[in-house]
Amino acid sequence: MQIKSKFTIAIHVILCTAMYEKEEKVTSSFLAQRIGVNAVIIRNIIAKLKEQDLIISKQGASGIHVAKPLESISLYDLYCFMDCVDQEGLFHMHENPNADCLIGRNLHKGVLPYLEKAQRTLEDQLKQISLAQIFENTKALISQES
Amino acid sequence: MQIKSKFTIAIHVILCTAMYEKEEKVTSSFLAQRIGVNAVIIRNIIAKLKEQDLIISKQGASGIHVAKPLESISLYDLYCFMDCVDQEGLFHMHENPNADCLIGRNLHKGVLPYLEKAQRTLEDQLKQISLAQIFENTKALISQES
DNA sequence: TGAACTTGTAATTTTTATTGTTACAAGTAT
DNA sequence: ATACTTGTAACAATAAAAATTACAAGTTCA
Repeated sequence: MQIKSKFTIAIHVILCTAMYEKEEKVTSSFLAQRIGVNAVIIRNIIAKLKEQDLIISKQGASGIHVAKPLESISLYDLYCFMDCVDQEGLFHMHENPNADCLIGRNLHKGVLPYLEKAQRTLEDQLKQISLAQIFENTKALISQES
Repeated sequence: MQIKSKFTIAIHVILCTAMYEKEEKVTSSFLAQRIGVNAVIIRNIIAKLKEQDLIISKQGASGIHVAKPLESISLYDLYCFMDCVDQEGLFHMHENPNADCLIGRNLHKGVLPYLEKAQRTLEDQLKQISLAQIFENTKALISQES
């Protein structure tokens, strides 16, 4: 099991846009070509980022832009906007335990708080990390390239 | 995306066995009926738990038993034994970024440490929780049933 | 011994989620 | 008005999870 790649693609979309929007016209096919996925996937991701006002893009007019400072965008934001985790929670609880069984009818309630807490620690961690950090970190790697 | 239900089923298998092994013959169909999944699923889970010496069960002979104290089994153990997360990590990184792009060839290395850390906090949290705790907690809920 | 049960496991199917593709209407720019 | 773009819908392909069927092989006990 893995968290879907739309999440890391969204990071890539925003950082690649931030990197090149000054010099070039950033289009969905420009991004698709660099990120290595289909342009429609990019456009769908951009649609979700637009809903959250992270990206500016207009039908017909080429030129995608980042609409918010990278400091203000956390990995958790993208994780949410890309719907990385099911409504029911990160952990899938088998849904038909036998109600005639003592354990069956109480276990879910018994473990759920622990699982929710674990999920929360993951998410809190993602909240700590901004795209600005990732961007700086990545640019540092770029400048280290010999 | 959700972590597969084999994880919570494994919890259920062990606790249900712990609850009833003294009074009744616990078989895979007994467990299947209570947990609400197919008996073959249960047997596959038991096979993995056996590999780790958490469960005793013998071909032909009915009677499944827990082989280790519940205090010594953490949720993280089950999460590992059930192979909940891909070898590549919890977060799926899109795998074909364009190597001709500055961001493309550095972003993965740039984000990975952060994503790994987030995954680690989740797993550390699961390490804190033993089946004994879940068992006690669930039994408390049982005794609260009016 | 043999009938009735069990486990272990392979093979297959179903289901669901993710990813990729095709197609095209509709907007923009020059 | 031509050549580009975005936004979406519809569909196909892939992959992972869960369920099912089938059966060999072991155990138990009358």
